[in-house]
Amino acid sequence: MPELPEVETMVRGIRSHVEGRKIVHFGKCRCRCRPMAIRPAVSRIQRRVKGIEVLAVKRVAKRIVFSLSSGDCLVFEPRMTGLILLDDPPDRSHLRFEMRFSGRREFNSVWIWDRRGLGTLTLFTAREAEQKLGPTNLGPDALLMTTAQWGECCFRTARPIKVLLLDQKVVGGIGNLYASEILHVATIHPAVPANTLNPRQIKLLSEAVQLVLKEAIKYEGSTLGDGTYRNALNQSGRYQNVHRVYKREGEPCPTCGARSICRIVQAQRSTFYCANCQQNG
DNA sequence: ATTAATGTTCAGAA
DNA sequence: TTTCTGAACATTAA
Repeated sequence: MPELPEVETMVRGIRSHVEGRKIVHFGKCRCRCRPMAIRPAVSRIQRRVKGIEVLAVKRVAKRIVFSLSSGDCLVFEPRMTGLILLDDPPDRSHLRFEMRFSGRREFNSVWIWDRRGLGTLTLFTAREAEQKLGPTNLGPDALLMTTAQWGECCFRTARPIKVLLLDQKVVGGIGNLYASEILHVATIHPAVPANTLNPRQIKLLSEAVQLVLKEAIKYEGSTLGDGTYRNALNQSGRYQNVHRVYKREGEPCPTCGARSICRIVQAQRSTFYCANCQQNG
């Protein structure tokens, strides 16, 4: 599901096709699903974006942000199953919105597709965007976290380290899948209280975050069994072929070779880890 | 045919 | 203050 590497892949996929172009049309697709959350109403968005240039497309944690020349920001949050596409969608029945651009090029629209419809689309004023995407609501981006910052945020709490990694107010961009992968690379047990990690482990964690997320971006994210995640051209990611522990319960650990990968539940979500390599529990 | 599981975020409770 | 729980939703596997 779209976490940092998937959202980064989406942004890289559409950026060169969108930046510098004017929005000539914004509209709701006629699908018969319940409407996904959009604010303000479609008609108000239309009024505010028509004829406006997209200056930049950026990723903020797990969100895609279109910065407009008017100062407004259109923010798409894919949540579970949201996608942004230049090309044909996985199916027509879950297409939600279209944004069409000026000029004639290979691609002239981006579509928002969302099977479950838990995603959100919001047009913020510059001030609102600053507030909603600012440090009050969102920790530093996972790719920008320093070892010192990891030390500070871990020191502060006794929550299990896996749960801490998922807290977007602590660090932006890590979700359930990559949290398990990161802790395996760092050889840290997912249930250890964050404030019991020693400096050596903080360093390992910090490096594992960089390694796993950059690797996953290189492979264009993970497309899981349900096949939901796709890049902007409706192609699967490939990082699922490289997963070390996620959804690999009972399979051999890539590090130690033992069939020691197990699944536990933390904060009502699945966690996967190697009982052999990640022992400091 | 029902039921559980899936993962992200937020509101509201503990 | 900090941490936890349930709801929102669509689809599939059991």
